[in-house]
Amino acid sequence: MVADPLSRVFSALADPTRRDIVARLAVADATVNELAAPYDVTVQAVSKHLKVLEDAGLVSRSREAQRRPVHLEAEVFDLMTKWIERYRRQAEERYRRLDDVLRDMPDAVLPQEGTPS
Amino acid sequence: MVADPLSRVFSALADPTRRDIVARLAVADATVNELAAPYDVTVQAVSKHLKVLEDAGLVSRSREAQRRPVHLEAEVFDLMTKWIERYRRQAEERYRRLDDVLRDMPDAVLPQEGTPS
DNA sequence: TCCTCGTTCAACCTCGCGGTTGAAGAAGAC
DNA sequence: GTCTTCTTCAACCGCGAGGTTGAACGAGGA
Repeated sequence: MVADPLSRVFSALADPTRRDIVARLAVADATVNELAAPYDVTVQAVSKHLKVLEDAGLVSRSREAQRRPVHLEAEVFDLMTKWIERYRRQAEERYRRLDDVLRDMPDAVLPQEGTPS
Repeated sequence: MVADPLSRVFSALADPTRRDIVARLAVADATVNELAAPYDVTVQAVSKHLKVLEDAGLVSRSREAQRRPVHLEAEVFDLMTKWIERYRRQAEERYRRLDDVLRDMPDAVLPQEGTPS
């Protein structure tokens, strides 16, 4: 994947299995085998999912004997929340201004009660 | 797409062009032609992007003569932020508890200053 | 040393995504 | 009515994502 960081994070979390992995890693670190156990896919498939999460910066893998404990890196969430909040605020600001406009010219725009249509 | 709502929203925002469309719609509603103008892809491709955003619940399209003004629906953002905040809090809670553990047994775990390695 | 366990690499397959072109609908404008 | 504009539908293409199997690698344990 040669996409921008934001696309990588959104794309990584667009898969339900990967979101579930993130949810479980929020509770405790785990190895690939442990993570793969609940799903009916091969360990290799889960390893690929973890690579996607790692490329997105959502998890990190250390080394501990043969095991590679997977650890959740929650800081990257900020990237998304910042993006989301920015445009949500902007959209809400629009509504607020629209309300102002409607309040300033109620006769022209707002349907008046009792006005025959 | 027959995916769950959360996957649809994350997936919809995983594309930079679609994120840009959302950013522009946060400023003002726009028609398909207006939205397509800045990009060097066909109008049909942009129409497909809008369908993805619509299926995710991020935009709605009304009818106004031949035009179909596109409107941003910011409420769906909540789906994502709720999911993100939940696991971010959980992860931060883990760090907090880990700090407590380390504070309770500093000799066993924490590297002591001046301790020969 | 050899064996076993946990993990990843390599090759392959299928399917859906983002793009194209071309045609069809929908709703004014003439 | 016909024409024009805006938009979407249909068919197609290339490519990458998610899955598989099989083999290789890395690091203890016997």
